Amino acid sequence: MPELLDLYGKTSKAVQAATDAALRRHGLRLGQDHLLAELWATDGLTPGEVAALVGVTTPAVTKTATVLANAGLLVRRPDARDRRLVRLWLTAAGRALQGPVEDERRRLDDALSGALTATERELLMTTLATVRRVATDLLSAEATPRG
Amino acid sequence: MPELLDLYGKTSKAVQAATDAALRRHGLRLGQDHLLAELWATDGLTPGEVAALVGVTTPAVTKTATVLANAGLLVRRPDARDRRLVRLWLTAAGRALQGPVEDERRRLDDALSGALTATERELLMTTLATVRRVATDLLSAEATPRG
DNA sequence: GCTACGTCGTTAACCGGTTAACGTCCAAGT
DNA sequence: ACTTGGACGTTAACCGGTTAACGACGTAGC
Repeated sequence: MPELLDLYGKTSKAVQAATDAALRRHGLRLGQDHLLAELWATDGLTPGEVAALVGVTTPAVTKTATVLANAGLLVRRPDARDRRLVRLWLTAAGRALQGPVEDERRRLDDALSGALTATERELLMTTLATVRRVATDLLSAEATPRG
Repeated sequence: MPELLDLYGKTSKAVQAATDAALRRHGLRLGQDHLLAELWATDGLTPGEVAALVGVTTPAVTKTATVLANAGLLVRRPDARDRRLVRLWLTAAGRALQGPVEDERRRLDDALSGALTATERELLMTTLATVRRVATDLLSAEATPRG
């Protein structure tokens, strides 16, 4: 079991669990905040637009949107000009969550960042970016066997 | 959207996707290799033992074990002395995967590690360990409100 | 020796994500 | 005007993980 990969997986899990616990305090679950965050920035996006911005597939957004709609945080409305499109609009309840959830997320980020020195944090950011790039490149390289 | 948390999430996703793609070449999926790795080290473990070693819940192991059993990589056998227990035993096919899968995983680890300098890699390992510890502590602190 | 509790593994229901298949609708070609 | 192809959202099926409930089995207490 290689060290970096293993440690990375365990750390991911711990961070995810902590994030989920923080979001649960506001009735949200992991991932739902990403969808809401895009609507807080730009209300009335389509599922496809949200998916592209968040970096997930469109079905993932439609499923999460259904959950959030049932929770009364957003509503679906057809686009007036293009009837293929659906637009997601925040309700008052959905908009009201922005402050608390952003605070919560910042608190968690500060707690994690605070455990590191400034140089450690900076180096972590740059190395994470590098790791992400390499992993993405590896993936696309195998998807296109002869590149 | 805080920087570290967001970047961490995206990196996790990229690493996971690359790992899954690597495992698919051997007919495995994410997580299945963890179960097998424990059996490669110690054949005949119980689901509960595997769960504790891997760091997941027991139901996660029983489900994965069913998939791997259907794939012919392991068999379930009742424990002779304690009939509550089930022991997971590798088949020849399951044992044959050890070399290829470990190579694959090492290849991926090397590719990621290779993109970093030695000091970067070392610092990444220590900071990841710190982040993991802080996230875990945060989680247990909320689970036990008054500690 | 019987009971009562604790420890197992399994199952079911949920969550977030994926890919594949499908129906609807727009737009461009003829 | 009709047809064809592409873009879009939804649904279904799968995967790995979780928590909660359940049934089978050991074991310690009485």
